[in-house]
Amino acid sequence: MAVEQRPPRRRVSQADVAKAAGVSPTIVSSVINNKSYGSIRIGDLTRQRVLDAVRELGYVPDPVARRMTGHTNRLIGVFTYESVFPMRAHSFYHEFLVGIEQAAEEADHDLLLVTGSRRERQPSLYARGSNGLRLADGGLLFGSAENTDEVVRLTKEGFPFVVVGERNYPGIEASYAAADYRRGTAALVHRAHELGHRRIAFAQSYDDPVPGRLAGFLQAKADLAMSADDAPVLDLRTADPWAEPEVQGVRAARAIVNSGATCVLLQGGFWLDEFWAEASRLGVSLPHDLSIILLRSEERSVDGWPVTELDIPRNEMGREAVRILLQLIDDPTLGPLRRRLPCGVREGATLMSGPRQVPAST
Amino acid sequence: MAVEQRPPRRRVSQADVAKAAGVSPTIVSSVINNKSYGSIRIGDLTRQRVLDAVRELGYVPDPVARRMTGHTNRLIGVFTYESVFPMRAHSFYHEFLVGIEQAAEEADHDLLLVTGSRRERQPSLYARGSNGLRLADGGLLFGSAENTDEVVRLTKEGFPFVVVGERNYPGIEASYAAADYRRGTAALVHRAHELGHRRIAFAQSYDDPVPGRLAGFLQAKADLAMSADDAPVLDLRTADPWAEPEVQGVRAARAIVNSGATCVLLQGGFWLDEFWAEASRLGVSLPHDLSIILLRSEERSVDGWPVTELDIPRNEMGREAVRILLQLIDDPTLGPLRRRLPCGVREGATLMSGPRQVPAST
DNA sequence: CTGAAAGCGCTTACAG
DNA sequence: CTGAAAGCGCTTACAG
Repeated sequence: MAVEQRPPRRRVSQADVAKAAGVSPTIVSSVINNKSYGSIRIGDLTRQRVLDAVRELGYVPDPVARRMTGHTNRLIGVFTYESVFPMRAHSFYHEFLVGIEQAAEEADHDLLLVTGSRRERQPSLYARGSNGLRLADGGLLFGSAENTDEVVRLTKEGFPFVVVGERNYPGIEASYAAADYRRGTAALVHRAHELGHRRIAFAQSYDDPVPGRLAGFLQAKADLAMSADDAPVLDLRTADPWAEPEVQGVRAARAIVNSGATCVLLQGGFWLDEFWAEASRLGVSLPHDLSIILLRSEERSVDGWPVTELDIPRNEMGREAVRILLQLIDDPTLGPLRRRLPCGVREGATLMSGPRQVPAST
Repeated sequence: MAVEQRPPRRRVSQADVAKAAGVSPTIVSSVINNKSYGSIRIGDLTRQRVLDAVRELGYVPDPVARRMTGHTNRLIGVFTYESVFPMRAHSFYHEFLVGIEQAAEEADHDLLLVTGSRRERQPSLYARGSNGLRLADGGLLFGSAENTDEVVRLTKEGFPFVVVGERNYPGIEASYAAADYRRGTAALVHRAHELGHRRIAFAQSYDDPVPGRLAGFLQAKADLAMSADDAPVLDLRTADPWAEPEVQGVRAARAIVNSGATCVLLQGGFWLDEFWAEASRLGVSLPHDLSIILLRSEERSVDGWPVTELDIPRNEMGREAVRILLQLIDDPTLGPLRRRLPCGVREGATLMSGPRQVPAST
C-alpha cells in the first residue's frame, strides 16, 4: 500500500475539524487546549464529536499560527558565535550544550540553534536583519566580549534571554547563569594556605570582564589576614593580552619569581609554556618550588604536568540557564534572574605542599 | 544611559511603518522584500520614505508572521533518537551533525533540534502529537529501524524531509543521502585480492536493512570470477544479533576458520573480541593468517590492532542531506532525491598481504 | 504607480 | 452551553 506523496496539499486546519464536527472553531480550540474561555463550557458529547473529528482527520494545530497568537512553542533558542558542532570534539560550547539539551528535554522543549556565521567579520545574532532567535520562546546567549550590541537589542525588544556566563553590559541588567569565580578562587587560596603556602600571588594578565577571580583572591587574603607582600597582585597586563606569548611568558616568570611567591594563581594561561621554560631557566624548579593554579577550565598540561585548575561547572550552567529562561518566559515581568554556580577543582599536579615551615629566626 | 526593559511592549509592525511613511502596507511589504507584486512598481521617493521609516522605527519583519503566509524560515529541522549532545564526545551523530551544520551555514540556514525524548519507550518525532519539525522548512531524519511510522506520516503530510543513511520503507520513496556500501565493499574485496588473498569470505551476521554490503561483495566476486568456494557467504545470523557475544564470537570464528578464508569481511563486529580469542585458540594467528575487514565505521581495535574498516563519509552525508533537502524545499514536486556517497577506507592493521602464492602443483 | 481587502491558522474577549 | 468576529503581522492577487 503505497503512500502517495501529495506535496502542496493543504493541511487539515481547525476550520476543517469544526466543519466535520459541526461546531465552531471556538469549540475546537477550546477542546484542543482544554481551556474554557470566559464562560465557555463544552458538553461531553460535543467534546467527543470534536475529538473524533480530530482523530479522523489527523488534525494537528499549526505551531506557527499558535505562536502568532501569542502562544509559545516549547522552543529554546541558542546562539553561539562559532559552530556548535566543531570538528574537534571538546569544544568550548559542547559541555554547556550537554547541560542545555538535558534541561530542555526535561522541560520538553526543543532547541533552535543559531550560529553566528563565520563568514561575517563580526558574527551577530542579527546577521539576517532580525533577531535570529525570534522563532523561539526565548534565547540563550554566551557571554562574550563581542555581544554587547545584541544584548542591548534583545533587551529593548523585550525578548526573554539568559546569558550563559557572566558579563557586565553597560546599562543592562541581563539574566545569567554563571560560575562563581569568587568563591572558587577564594577556596583555592585557602587550600594553598592549608598546604603550607605563605606567599601566594595573583597574576593578573588581562582586564577581566567579570571581577570574580580577583575579588575571591582579595577576600581570601583578608580572611587569612595576609599582608600585601604575602598575597601580592602582580599586574602583568599588556595592550594585547593574546600577543607574543614568548615575551609575556618571560615577563610573567620574572615577575612571579621575583615576588617570592611559592604559589601563584593565574588569571590566564596563554603563555604557560613559555612561563614554565623561563622559570626553569631562572633556577626555579616547577612545580616543586612554585605551585601553579590556573583559574580557568582548560584541561591544560605543561611539561607533562596536568595543571591544577578551577573547574567551571559548564554542564550545570547550561542547565541552570535553561531553567532561568523558562521562568522568564513564563513570567516576563520577572526582574533579571541571576545565579552563580559553585566551581570545583580540576585536580592536577601543579599544586603541591608549601615549603617546610622555617622556624622563625630569633 | 540605561536601556529600559519594557517587556510586553508591542513590536513595531509593518502597519506602523506604513503609517509613518504615509503609504499602504502593500508598499512596505514590497519594498522590504524587494518584490513587485503583479504590476507593482515603487517610485524612488516612496521607496526612500519607506526605508527611512523602517530605519527610524527600527522595524524588523516578524518571522513568525512571514512563515504563516507561506514563507520559509531558513530553518532545517533535525530529528535524532538520542540526545544530540552526548556526554561522550564522539557519538554516532556528531560527525553527521558537523556536516549538517556546515552545509546549513553555507546556505544561511539555522538548525532546529528535536530529540526523541528518552523518557518515552519509543522515541518519536510525533511525541508531542504533532510533527515536531513543523516549524522548520524541512527535516533531516536518521535512518533507523524504529522510524518507519514517522517516515510514513511525514510523507503523508507532504513535509519535505531527507533521511541520513539508507533504509527501505515499505511503500515509501524517501529521499536520502547514504553511504555507497556496495562500491565500498567491492573495492575492499578487490584490494584484498590484489594483496594476494584468493579465498575471501563475507560474514553475514544480521539481516541488513540495506543490501549494499553483500551486493558489493557479490559483485566483486563476479568481477574477479571467484568461485563460490573462494568467495563464500557465511551465514552467521542469529535470532537476536546483539545477544551473547561469547557464543556468537565462537561460532563465527569456527565458521570462518573452517571456510579456509585468508580474509574475511565482517558485516558486523559486535563479537569481534570473542571471535579473535577463539580464532587464536584454534591456532589461527590474527591478523597474519586471517585478515579482517570490518564493513562498518567504528574505529575499533582488537587485541591492540586497529581494525581495517570501511570509512563511512558521515560528514559528507550530512552535508549532502542538507543540500538535497534545500532542493526539496525549493521545489516540493521533485521526486525522491537520492545520493550514495563513496566510502573510504579507514586504514587499520588487520588487512595484510595474502598467503605467498604456492606454485601450482603438477 | 498605489491602496483596499482577503487570507494564512490559530486564540479569545464578547455577545448570545 | 455555543457562535460570530476581531486580531496576531504579514503577503499577494486584484482593482483602481
